[in-house]
Amino acid sequence: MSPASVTINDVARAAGVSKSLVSLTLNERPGVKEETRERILQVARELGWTPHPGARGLSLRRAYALGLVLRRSPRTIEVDPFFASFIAGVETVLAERGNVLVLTVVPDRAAEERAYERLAADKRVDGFLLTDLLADDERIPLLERLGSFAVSLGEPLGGSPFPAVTRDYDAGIDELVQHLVGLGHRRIAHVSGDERMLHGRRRRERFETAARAAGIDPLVVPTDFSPEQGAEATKALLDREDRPTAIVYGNDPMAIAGMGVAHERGLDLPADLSITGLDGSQIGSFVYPSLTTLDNDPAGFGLAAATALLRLVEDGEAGDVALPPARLVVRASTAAPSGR
Amino acid sequence: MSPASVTINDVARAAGVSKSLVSLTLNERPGVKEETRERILQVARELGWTPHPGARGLSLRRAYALGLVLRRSPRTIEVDPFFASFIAGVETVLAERGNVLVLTVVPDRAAEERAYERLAADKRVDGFLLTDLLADDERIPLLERLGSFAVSLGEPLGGSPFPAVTRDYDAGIDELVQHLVGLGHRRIAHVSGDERMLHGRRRRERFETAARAAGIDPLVVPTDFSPEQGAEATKALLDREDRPTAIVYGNDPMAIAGMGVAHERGLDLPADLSITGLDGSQIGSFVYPSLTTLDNDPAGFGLAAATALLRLVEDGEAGDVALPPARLVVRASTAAPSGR
DNA sequence: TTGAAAGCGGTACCAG
DNA sequence: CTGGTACCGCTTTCAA
Repeated sequence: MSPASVTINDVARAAGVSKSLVSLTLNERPGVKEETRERILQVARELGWTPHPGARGLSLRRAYALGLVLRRSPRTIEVDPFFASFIAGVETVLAERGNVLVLTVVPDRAAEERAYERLAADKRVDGFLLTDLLADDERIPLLERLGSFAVSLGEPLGGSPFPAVTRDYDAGIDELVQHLVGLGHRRIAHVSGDERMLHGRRRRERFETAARAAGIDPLVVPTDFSPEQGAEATKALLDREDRPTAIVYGNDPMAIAGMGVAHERGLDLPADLSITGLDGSQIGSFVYPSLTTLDNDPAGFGLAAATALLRLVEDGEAGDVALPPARLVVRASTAAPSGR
Repeated sequence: MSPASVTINDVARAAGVSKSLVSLTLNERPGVKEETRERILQVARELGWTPHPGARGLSLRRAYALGLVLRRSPRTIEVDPFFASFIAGVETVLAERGNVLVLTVVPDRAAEERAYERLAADKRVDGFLLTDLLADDERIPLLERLGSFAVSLGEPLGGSPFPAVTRDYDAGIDELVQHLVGLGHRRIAHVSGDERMLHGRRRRERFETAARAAGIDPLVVPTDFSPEQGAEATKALLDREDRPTAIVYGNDPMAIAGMGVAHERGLDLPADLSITGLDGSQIGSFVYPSLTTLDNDPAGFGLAAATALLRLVEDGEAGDVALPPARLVVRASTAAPSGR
């Protein structure tokens, strides 16, 4: 078994030509007589030959691989519904271009830095997909220094030489706040995510803006995006004199944890408390009451990011991509506040 | 920038030796004079040289990479809390051995097969991590045919030439059923997972055994592990005359969806209905009531599986590994049944 | 239009 | 111990 894998030489020999011609043919380069070309293709097919990306990469200085480094503390590691779909989206474009995804999950910043350095030094990947962008992300200068290519999800505040894939959440947040206000809410709180994370901060800012625009004084409790802190924040909010009648959570896992706290206190949801998430996870439609949130498109992000990165790597073309804006998804967790 | 990466030749030249010696030194092979060895090491350090795994692999016919192919239908793609931790566990062993993880997420069986074939044909990886094992998994013969190495999570029924990493859930399920029986439950249902999946079937069987041992007639509703079907199954169960007082769900996302249904019907949890999961996810402790379940150790699985696979690839040594058995985690979602 | 040969960055074998 | 050389599988001049 395991036929000692056929190489370009086998094909050349079987077709009675030099390997140069096989190479030229394979790469759809001109200068090969049509007849010869077809014979080579034919033989290659018969032999089931497919070029070895490793060997190819050695000549061309390419890895035919893209890198994704995920930093996840043990406490938030399993709560993120974004990545499976994101990676599936990445995969659709990589697969058809003979590329592959190298995934690394690290627990902390030190390990993260080492991961990027090693992957770059070993030329394991041709570029990086940058997710979970921080407001002033150190990975940008790091990757610049390493001479790597990259594409970021979101636009770093500090500026960046790399293309960004962006998606507007502002309009969605406006819609969300207006939805709550329209229902009659006046005391609306926001359990925000990690301030250092770009989307966490951005959403918090926009929430505040939208609230003020509606004549409401925004109440914000910062967290690290973990359900633990989401639950804590909820308790703190519900303990207040002027407890909010609606809470907007920075992500769905926190919203679910917040629901748990509310239920535990015997609140009737959504009458006593309206709750929303901000990133449209699947599980959100199965909790009770089902979660009002913004929609999200992880696969779209993956597809766009991988496409942009490959373009950058292969053609040197940078260029931002804007995804369709987030929209409000109204489900059952929001309603007019009961008299209280 | 991006110093045209230093190679073994640069090191050899700078150290005034041939590259053979550099190679021998690097690989800790004997036959290099201590003095020379140190000089080479010193120079390598100064130049920041690190061997190129690609080039190395070309000689040694190794990819220094392990493959993980995940099949996820769009409907269950984001609900699995297992993988982030699993991959983190894998990473801990790969990182320190200069290996890397190639991850592919595919939507269906055809794409899955293609993924394995391509990864193997292109020699992108040295072996595969097999998760989500089916009772009679076609990937086993496929990978045998491809002449690949692999390690499976769980033991395929059809037999397998590959090492398996196993974990006993039987005792935990017994414990769980006894826990419910001890609380006074007599009508206990199991919303089981995909019958074709090994752990789904195995758990269902053990549930039945344990129930019968307790003198209870087991009631089982099969699903595909998705929260949708978990919710459906719950509705069906709650509609019955002899509705169960406790439901054991095949995984935590379904349990959460089940809770949603129960809440929606105005049931008081856990008094009116006890609910349990079976795979100890983090989010389970933040729903209300917090979820009684079995513990799980995805990172332990990752570590063990990667270790076993590397042993197989590098030393040709196969050998099963047994992880510590699953234990019951009692939280707030189980209690004595109310009179009804 | 084609083939020979050098090179990508390593490893391994063989003389010396 | 050490250096020279062939080779891993593929791409790319350069002559013919």
